[in-house]
Amino acid sequence: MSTIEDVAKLAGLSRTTVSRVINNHPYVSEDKRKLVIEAMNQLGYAPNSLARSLRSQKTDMIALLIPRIINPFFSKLVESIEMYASEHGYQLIICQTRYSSEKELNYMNLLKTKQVDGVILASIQNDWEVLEPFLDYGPIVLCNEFNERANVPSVMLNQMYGGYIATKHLLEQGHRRIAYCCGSTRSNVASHREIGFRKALSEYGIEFDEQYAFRDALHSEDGRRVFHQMMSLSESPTAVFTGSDEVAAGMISEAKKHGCKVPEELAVVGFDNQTITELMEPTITTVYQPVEKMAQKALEIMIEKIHSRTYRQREVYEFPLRLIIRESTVSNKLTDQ
Amino acid sequence: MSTIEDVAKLAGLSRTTVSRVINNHPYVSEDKRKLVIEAMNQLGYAPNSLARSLRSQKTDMIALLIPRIINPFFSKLVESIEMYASEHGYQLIICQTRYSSEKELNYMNLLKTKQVDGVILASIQNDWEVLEPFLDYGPIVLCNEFNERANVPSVMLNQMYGGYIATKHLLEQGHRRIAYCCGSTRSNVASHREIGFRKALSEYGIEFDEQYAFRDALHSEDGRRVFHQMMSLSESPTAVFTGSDEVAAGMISEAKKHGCKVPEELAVVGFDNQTITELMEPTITTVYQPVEKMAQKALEIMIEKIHSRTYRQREVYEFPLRLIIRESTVSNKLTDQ
DNA sequence: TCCGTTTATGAAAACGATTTCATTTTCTTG
DNA sequence: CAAGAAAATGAAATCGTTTTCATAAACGGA
Repeated sequence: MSTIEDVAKLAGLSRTTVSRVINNHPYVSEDKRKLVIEAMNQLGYAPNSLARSLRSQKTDMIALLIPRIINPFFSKLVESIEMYASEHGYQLIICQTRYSSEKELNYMNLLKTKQVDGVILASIQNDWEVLEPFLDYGPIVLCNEFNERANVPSVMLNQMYGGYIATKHLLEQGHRRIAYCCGSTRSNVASHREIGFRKALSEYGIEFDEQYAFRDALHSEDGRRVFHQMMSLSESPTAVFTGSDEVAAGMISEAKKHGCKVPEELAVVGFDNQTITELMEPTITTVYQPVEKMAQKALEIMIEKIHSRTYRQREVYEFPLRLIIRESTVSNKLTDQ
Repeated sequence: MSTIEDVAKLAGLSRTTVSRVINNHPYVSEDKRKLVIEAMNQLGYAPNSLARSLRSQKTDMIALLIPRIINPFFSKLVESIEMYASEHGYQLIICQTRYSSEKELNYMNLLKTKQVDGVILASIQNDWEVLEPFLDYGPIVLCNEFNERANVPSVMLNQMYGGYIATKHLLEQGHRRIAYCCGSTRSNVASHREIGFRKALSEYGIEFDEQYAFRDALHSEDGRRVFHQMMSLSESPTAVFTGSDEVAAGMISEAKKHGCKVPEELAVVGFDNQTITELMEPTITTVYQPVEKMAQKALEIMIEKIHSRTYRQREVYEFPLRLIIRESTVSNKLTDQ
């Protein structure tokens, strides 16, 4: 492998001049520039980015922590962030915590060991007090997550509003016994949705009924299970708000299998606007999340922080969600969009 | 930020000794070791991995090139590779080529600039002659892709067999007019499936009919479109082999919308065994791909190549696919699995 | 006690770039 | 044409490690 020294020798110049050519610095004459470029081509030279990074104290790498990439919401997020990162000359390191706090901590060390310029947290497993000290080593940006005590930028979606509009829609359709079916309580995402859910109910003078609450539903099989749990209640709900399209789809599939008509006997709202919402029959009413916008903003903030070098600033950027009404909540099959 | 020098000073020792402690080298006395560890803790010291990498000529990073991560097949692949990589102390850099040969080339430079120890190609956009020279800088492993002229290890699934068993299944159900509906012709994956498809047909003495071939179907909307194209033929097919569950789902959804019964009037086979195959009605017959196994093997080979430093060895590892029969090809609703 | 190992430690070179500083050459301008 | 500014170039320091080599101390066996 050839080094800058080899290029310099071949061109009959110094390392400094070669470096100037590489970095487009001024004050290098046209003829020497040509000499250098020719030498580089001849040797197939490419600058060693480790050496560059070591000297310039930046890696142009960003770590992105997510629970699991197989979740379509997160793959969409990764796709978007990677795109914008690449556009701005950054590489993305994928870190799957799989909901483990130790793995999270392990990945946070990428910041401490200077392997990345910053960390985007799209999942938080540790208490903030544990994560805070890492700010000594570089910026942290929260994306799609939120923490009361975190003194860093957060880019997020208004999940409360999402829970609110979805529930309000069900209420407007005349439903009064509405079940709540979301994922892991640990995440702030779910808890914010629940607040919105409760807010809508209370506006209609309805009390939140704990027997209608299911807080451990993540996948389609969970949807199937919860369907049966709901139906075995003395007064089963007539509508259900779910935290994911997959759960909604599982629930609808199971309902149909057991002769329960959707939406007539059970109205279902999903979350995410995944492909499956338009493939199921009935098509699924859902909440659209502007993931690209959030991703873009998160990266923009991250780059700004990397340059400004002030990491301990609390800022909150929130994007609104949008309800997409389809067949799973409205009997009139004409309604779509 | 503290350096090894700071630790050495605080402990009253030399950099060398501190380095020995960090790397668990022999020949350092117990009391000095303790001194060093205490100094490291006191300073919150973490070794700078750029400096380490520069010196030791390895980064413990691997680049993974894929077209788009949002495709469930690839997110599954990324999830698996990331897991095994992490277990072996490697970080994964995600590179989305978006089917662009320039982007691919750009990402290949990660190898040339020493930012990664190796590249796993799960997508090939350039001719092999263009990629070959990068072998001067590190190992390349093909994963789920294949190239006749590539003198590197390939870990792949037996796509030909996949196309074969799926088509044979349709033939066994009595179908004779079978459509072929796959994605981009550029990829070897699709072309191998076509070979298997043709082989099954010829075993039944049937000629491949070009009017039944659709080679640009990737997403559910494509499935919908192809459904109409098929139905507008004078003799429309009674069964169709598709290259993805999403396409199959789109096709089934559209068929149902237009009163075409699946599987009675149109039998459909998908590919991938995604979640959606069990959520649709009818559930979708599909081909299961052992992605985890392939991922694990690819990483194992990559690590071996990184250490052995012999990159130009052609080796092929192939994993078998498995047909999962569900309702979309068999009228008897009892059949599942 | 002597000598060859084994154990323990540090000084300095190396990894491959960028940046600072010094020096030389060329250009302006009065 | 003299002198100050601008342009062009290179030597050497620097980034933070690991590794090589040298040296010293402790050990073990005859």
